[in-house]
Amino acid sequence: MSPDADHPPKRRPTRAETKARTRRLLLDAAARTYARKGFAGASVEEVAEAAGFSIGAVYSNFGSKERLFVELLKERASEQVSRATRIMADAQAGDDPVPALGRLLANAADKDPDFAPLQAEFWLYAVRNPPLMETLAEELRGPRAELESLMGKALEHVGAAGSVPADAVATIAMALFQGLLRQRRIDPASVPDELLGQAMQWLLAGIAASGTTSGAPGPAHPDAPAATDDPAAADRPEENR
Amino acid sequence: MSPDADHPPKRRPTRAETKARTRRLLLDAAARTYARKGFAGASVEEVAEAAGFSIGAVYSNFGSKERLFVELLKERASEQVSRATRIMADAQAGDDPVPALGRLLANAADKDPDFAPLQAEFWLYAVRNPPLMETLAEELRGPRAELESLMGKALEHVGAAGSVPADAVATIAMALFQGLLRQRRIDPASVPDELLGQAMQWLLAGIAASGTTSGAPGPAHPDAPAATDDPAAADRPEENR
DNA sequence: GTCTATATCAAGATAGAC
DNA sequence: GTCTATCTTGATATAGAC
Repeated sequence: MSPDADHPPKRRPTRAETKARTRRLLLDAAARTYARKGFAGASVEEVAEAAGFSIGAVYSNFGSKERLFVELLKERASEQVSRATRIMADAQAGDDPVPALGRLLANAADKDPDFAPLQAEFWLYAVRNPPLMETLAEELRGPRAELESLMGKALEHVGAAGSVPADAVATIAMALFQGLLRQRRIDPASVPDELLGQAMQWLLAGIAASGTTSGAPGPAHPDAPAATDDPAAADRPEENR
Repeated sequence: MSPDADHPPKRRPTRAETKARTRRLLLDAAARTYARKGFAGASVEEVAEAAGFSIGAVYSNFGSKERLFVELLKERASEQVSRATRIMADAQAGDDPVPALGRLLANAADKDPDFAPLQAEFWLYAVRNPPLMETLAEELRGPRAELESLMGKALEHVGAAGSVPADAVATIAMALFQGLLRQRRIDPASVPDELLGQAMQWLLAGIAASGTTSGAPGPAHPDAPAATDDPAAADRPEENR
C-alpha cells in the first residue's frame, strides 16, 4: 500500500519494518517457549517476556494464542524439513553419506534441542485440529517432493531404480529421522551419530539386493512413479534367500 | 491396612477392591483424555467426568494432576511397547512377517487412535522433566531387550549375526515404527500397511549383503560400528552415560 | 505500535458432608 | 472413598495511556 518501502533498510526504521522485526522476535520466542513448555503449558506472557515484549505486542501482531501458534507452524514446519532435506542432499552428493547424515542427526538432536519437541507439538496440534492437519500436510509437501527425488537418485545410484517407488523410500527415511531423533532424547547412547546414515545404507543395499537377485540385472518392475504419490506401494520385493 | 483382603473378589466388594476399580477407570479415562487434549490442555475435571466420577475421586486416588499422569506413564509406556514387541515376535515366527507388521502398524494407527498421541505426550513430558525421562527409559528397557533379542534372531535368520549389533537394529526398528505411525496420521496414503514390514525386510537384506559378502563372513565396511557378536546383549542393557 | 491495568473465567487443589 | 462447594491462582483477552 505505501510505496515508500522500496528502499533497502538503511537508516530509517520504517513502521512496517519494526513491526516485522517484532513479529519475527515473537515467533522465535514462541518457538523456544512452546518447545520448552508446550502449547497449552506456556502462557502468552511467557512468550512475550521471552521476546522482550509485553502481552499487548502479541495480541497486536497476532490475534490470539492459537493464531500465534498456527503462524509459527506454517513458518517452521516447512523450514525445518527443507533444512533436513538439504543436508541430506549434501550427504548424497559426497562420497560417504554416513557422516553427513550423522551430523544432521546430531545437530537436530543436540545443537537444537527445541527442534524435536516443537515438531512433536506441531504434530499433536495438527492431530487434534483436523483442518490444520491438512495445512501441515500441505506445508510438508514441497520439501517432501525434494526428498523423494533425492531418494530416486539414491535408488539409481545403487542400481535399484524402478524396482521400488521413491515415494516409499522417502517416507521411510523421514520416519527414521524423526524416530531416531526422539529415541536419542530418551537414551542418547542407543542412537550414535552414524546410525541414521548406516540405516539408510543398509536400506538401499537391501532394496538393491531384493530388486536384483545377487547382482543379476533386470528390474522386474520398470514402472517408476517419479513425483506423484503412489498409494499402491504394496509392491513386495522378490523373495531373497 | 486391613488384612481381610486376602480373599479373591467374589461377593463382597472390598473397600480396597472398589478403590482399585476406580483407580483403573480413572487411568483409562486419563489415557483417553490426555491423548485427545494433551496433558496441559485437559483438566482433571474432564478426566474425572470421562471416568464417571467427580474431581474428588482423582485427588483421593492420586495426589495431583501430575501424579496421575506419571502413574499413567508408568503403566502404559511399557505395556504398549511390549505389545508391539510381542506382535513383532509373531511376525517373525510366521513365514511372511510383512503382513503381521502391517497389522501392527494399522492397528496402532487406526484401531487405537489414542496410542500415538499418548506416546507423544509421554515423550514430551519426559523431555521436559529430566527425572521422569530416566523413569521412561527404565520402563522401556525391558520390552526393548525383548525386541533386541528378536532382532538378533532375525539377523541370524538372514545370516548376518555378529556383523551388526542387534542393539542398533532394535533401535532402527522402533524408530521406524514410531515414525511411520506419526506420518500415517498426517498423510495416510503415504504409509501403506506393508511399509513397515517391507522396510524391515530391506534393512535385514541390506545388512546381510553388507556384512557377509556372498556368504563370506566379516564386516567389510570400515565405517561400521564395532561389530560385537555378543548374544547376551539382550539381557544386558548398556550402562547409561 | 507497544505497554499497563484490568475484566473475566477456568482450572488446580482443599474442606467438610454423606 | 467419593461427592459438593469453595478458595485461590493464573491465564486469555481487552481498553485505554503514551
